Amino acid sequence: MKRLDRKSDCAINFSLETFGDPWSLLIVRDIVFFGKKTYGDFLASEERIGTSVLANRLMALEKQGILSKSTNQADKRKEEYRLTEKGTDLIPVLFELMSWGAKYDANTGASPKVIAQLQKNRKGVIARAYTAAHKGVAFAA
Amino acid sequence: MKRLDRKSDCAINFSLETFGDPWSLLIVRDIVFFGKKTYGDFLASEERIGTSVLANRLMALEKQGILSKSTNQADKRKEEYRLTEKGTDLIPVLFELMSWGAKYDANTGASPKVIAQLQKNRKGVIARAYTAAHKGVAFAA
DNA sequence: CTGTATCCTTAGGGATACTG
DNA sequence: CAGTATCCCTAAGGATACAG
Repeated sequence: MKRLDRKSDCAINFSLETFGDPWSLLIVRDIVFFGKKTYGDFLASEERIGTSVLANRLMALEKQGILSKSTNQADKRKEEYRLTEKGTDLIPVLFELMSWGAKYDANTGASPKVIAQLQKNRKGVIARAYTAAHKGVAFAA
Repeated sequence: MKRLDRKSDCAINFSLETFGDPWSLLIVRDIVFFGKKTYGDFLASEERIGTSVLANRLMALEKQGILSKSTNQADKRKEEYRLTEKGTDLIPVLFELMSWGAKYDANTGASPKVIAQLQKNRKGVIARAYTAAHKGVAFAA
């Protein structure tokens, strides 16, 4: 095995091993697209993540420097998770996953026209998502 | 649960459930970047995928319409896997994974300058990767 | 060369109850 | 509200042998 117990030193493999599990990117999505911040927010997502899995993923993402955690000053009971720069740099990845999914998932029912428009506006969409994530608000594509 | 036993109808989740396992994108990478085509090619990859896992992933990717399989006419013993359009449309995803990995994986040792250059040339790089994949040859970024 | 067939092991994840 | 703590369980993956 390679150093650090990784399968290989390929950059793509590194990314997959860092956030390529079934849940991490859904949490990042929740932050970027829906402006979610708290444990309870994530728990309420459509995919119904379990409490232990969520705690585990949040911890891992924080340890990897993708999320940062802080206490809400207005309500000290609330812990808030935000994306670091390393985290917001996942936005282009999310965009491509969304784009591919929209094109090939029959269930979404996105029209070819909408998909083409999405891809055409790629730069602008990503830029606005970055801005929204930075402000900590939801971004509706 | 939602229809088709999916966690949700989100396009991002669809993508993750389709090719978001630890191996599928590495196989696609092997085809795009290294021009690999055969079972033996994939088996010889740095990450050392197991025989049964490989067979399983190839079958799944074929069933999903991401890969197509055909017999080499010159050597009938050889089975060749190629990317369909649905498969080559994963190239932008691969690009972003590579880009993020190059930026944050200390092991790759890519310089900020190289990374910036990569991102600046995004469109061209992706276009050339598409062309290479279409011809069935390796593409060195 | 291109896979199947087994066997075994383990990490990941559901469910649920509970705590500061 | 924001997690821990368990228990269970199964799909996914390593290893190895074998077959067409």
